[in-house]
Amino acid sequence: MALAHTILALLVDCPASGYDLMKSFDSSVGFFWKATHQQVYRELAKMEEQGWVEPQLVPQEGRPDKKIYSITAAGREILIAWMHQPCEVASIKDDILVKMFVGGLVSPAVLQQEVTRHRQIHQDKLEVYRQIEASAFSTQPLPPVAQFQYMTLRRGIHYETGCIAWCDEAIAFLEQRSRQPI
Amino acid sequence: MALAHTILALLVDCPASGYDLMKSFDSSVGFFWKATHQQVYRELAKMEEQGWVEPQLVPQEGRPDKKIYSITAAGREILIAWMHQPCEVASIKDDILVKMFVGGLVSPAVLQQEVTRHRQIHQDKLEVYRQIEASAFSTQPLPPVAQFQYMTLRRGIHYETGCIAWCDEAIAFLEQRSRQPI
DNA sequence: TAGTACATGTAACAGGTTACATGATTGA
DNA sequence: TCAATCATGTAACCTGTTACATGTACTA
Repeated sequence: MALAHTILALLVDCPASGYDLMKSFDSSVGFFWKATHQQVYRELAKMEEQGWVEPQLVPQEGRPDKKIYSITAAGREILIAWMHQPCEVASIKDDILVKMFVGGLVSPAVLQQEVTRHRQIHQDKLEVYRQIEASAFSTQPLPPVAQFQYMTLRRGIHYETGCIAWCDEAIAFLEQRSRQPI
Repeated sequence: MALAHTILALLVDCPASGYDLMKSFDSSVGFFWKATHQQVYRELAKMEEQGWVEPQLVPQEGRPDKKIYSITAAGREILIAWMHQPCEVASIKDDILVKMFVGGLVSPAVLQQEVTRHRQIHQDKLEVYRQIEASAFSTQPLPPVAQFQYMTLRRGIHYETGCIAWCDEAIAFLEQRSRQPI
């Protein structure tokens, strides 16, 4: 159910089209929530039915018409009520740990290559986050809304840092195993 | 598709019933993969159709008959082929970050209470992992299979540690905000 | 005697992914 | 001229959750 609430959260600041929201899921909130454009359009249709959002048709020239959605008073209430309720604690769900669990089935080099690839991706993400930290969140004092958004970025930084630390441990372990074969 | 591969990974070491597997998802692999019993039974039926696993009916007295599944040669090949393929890099998906993103909508105390609750759960999990680390993985030298499983536990430890660090940051931020209201 | 563990399943629904479909504009 | 961006949608499918269904045995 949290996809609807994430969309409401994005609409609190400013109205947006399905296309705009979809882009948000690729950028701003993309590092803690993913959604495809199909999910967004389907969810918006449901939310409109329930009266949480209101569309406004904006005709355009040369490109398809836009449907700009705004949050309604009811939608705002739903979002605030949701914020007062306890939510699920996020847990790991990671394919590479399944591979590691039965890592003995393949040569250490195979897993090592895969872990190294993952490490690189985590490293790249971390660098992007650090750049956002240095550019978008460096003005002092930060406006209140930005402070909350900055806290979500901090989570991304903690997360990627932890992933990299684990990858390094795993790579060292696999290297050691390939040096002393069974 | 990785649920099937996780089940194959669990069956590599020893045959198991749907009920046994379900318990594994609550304990051993539970911290990096979740599945309900319905998912397990449905997946096993599909896997049997494809010839990845083989059931053996074990009649029991006083309780329902068991269906003990073993991995087949084909299933083993599927698992090993999967291990050679690159897989998705795990990313965060966390309700509490959606709440934090629009944290300004509610009083800081509301979010602070929720973050504190999450911190406690992460702390509890971390303690369990540390205990497992000290008991199940303390014998030196560790047998090869256990070494790989230990690496997955290490990921859990890194993850929970990072979560706690973020919660502490978030709590400090919210406390500061409630002291200096708008 | 009430709850938990054992053991398997069906059915319905919600959430997420992939493919297909359309069609103009802009930049390389 | 080819790909990408803008902009919305349908349909089918797979994955994950919740409720319902059955029935014994053991423990508190």
